[in-house]
Amino acid sequence: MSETLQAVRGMNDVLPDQAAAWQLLERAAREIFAQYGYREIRLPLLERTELFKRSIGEFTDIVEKEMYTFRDRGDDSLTLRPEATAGIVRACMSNGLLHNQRQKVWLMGPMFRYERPQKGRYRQFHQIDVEALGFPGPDVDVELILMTARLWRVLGLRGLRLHLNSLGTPASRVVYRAKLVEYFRAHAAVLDADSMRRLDGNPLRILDSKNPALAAVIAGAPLITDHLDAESAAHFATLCSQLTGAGIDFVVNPRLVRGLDYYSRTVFEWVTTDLGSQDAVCSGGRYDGLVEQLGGEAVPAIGWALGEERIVELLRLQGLARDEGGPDVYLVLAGPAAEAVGLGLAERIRDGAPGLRVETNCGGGSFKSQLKRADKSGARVAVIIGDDEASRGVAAVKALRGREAAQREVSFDELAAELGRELQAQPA
RNA sequence: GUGGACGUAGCUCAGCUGGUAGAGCUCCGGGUUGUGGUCCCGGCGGUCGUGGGUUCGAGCCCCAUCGUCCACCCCA
Repeated sequence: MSETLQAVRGMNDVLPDQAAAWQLLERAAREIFAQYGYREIRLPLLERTELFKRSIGEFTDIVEKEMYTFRDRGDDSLTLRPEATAGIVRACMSNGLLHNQRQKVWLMGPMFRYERPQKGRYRQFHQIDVEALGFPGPDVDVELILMTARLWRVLGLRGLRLHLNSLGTPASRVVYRAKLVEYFRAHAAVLDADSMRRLDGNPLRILDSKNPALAAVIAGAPLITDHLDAESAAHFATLCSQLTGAGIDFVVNPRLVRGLDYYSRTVFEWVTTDLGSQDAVCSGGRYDGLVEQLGGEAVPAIGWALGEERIVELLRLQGLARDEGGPDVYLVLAGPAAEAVGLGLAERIRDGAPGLRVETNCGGGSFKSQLKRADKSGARVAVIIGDDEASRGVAAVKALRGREAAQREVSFDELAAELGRELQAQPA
């Protein structure tokens, strides 16, 4: 509990008991990405601060007050990445991956934002991120959403709802934004302080307010869906009909806006009611103008990111995070002669039956406590060796879970084959 | 950044109007010279988050600080 031994605030340890759920999620995601033909990209955690200012937007909360920014020894301003898209776009540009090419990539890893920690919100958190660059859509928009739906299906997650909206093009948004500001100014009397502040910076975000006192004003506000340019409207209509055709349920939520400036047209968000106030589990959108904005050619693109901590928590809440870390076989070594042969014998079992997980008792302990450990480990079979067995070159094989045959002696030479036959024939 | 609740053993928690810290689980040993999952007995384990203050005396009261949780905010 000493102060010096604590982890940094908002940065969590993932302990062995929790790691199974993370592996479950990451393994499922990797398999799905491979199924869709998306390839992994791995990037630095640090980028030049300028990149995030120019992509996320200089006057967003993320850039204004949430970034871990510092100067390195060469006096360059660097920032720990607060999200993945900017780095991916930068990497594709600086490596020429967008020159007459299209890219479908994914990335997973830690992101950093200096926020007040809360359930589902941490200063170091982990995202799984997917981006498709060079595709105008809406077909690829559908594909990306299908990918997320498949992930929930594979994991067995229930209760996620898809919200969908279109933000139109920057040009159409300017028109809408002006109307919105005009509307809210007319109702300035009822707005709260947060909303007044947003009125200049990011008026669309007022639509997102959770303040119940504003519900009525917001409900009466002009809808962005009524102010889309023709192309965006067509894009959105096709997206919706193809999703319906693919059997994906969604709700059109005209008040869904995103906190990052680079989004255009399609935006979506998977939400849950199980996590309290941090209810967005996965969200994404199209950013057709970003590459050009960063100095490249005009390249349409879309992507999404999910919060691993939030998904892992859902897996836990829904009882889907099973731990498969336990061994199949536990070696009990009673006495010095047994300890002398134990590790070598365990190696022979691993050689002869590579599919088995074999744990050797380390650190001694009484016979009774070794058997207790064998039981607690979840192993189905205990291989018991005392000094007597060690001198005769045999082991006692004891079933720990019922069903299997009673205890018997097996010679060291036959042990691997015997265990392999017995345990692989009837998986747990 | 704002508001609120809470920090006692590795874990979950009890602890009276302030009187000098307990239980269950876990772990170790024994009951059964070598047979677990049930049971019984014993043991290990705490500067009561940290630092100050009040008091004869503080786990309990006060202040500060760190952390966790909830809401706002933000967003994955």
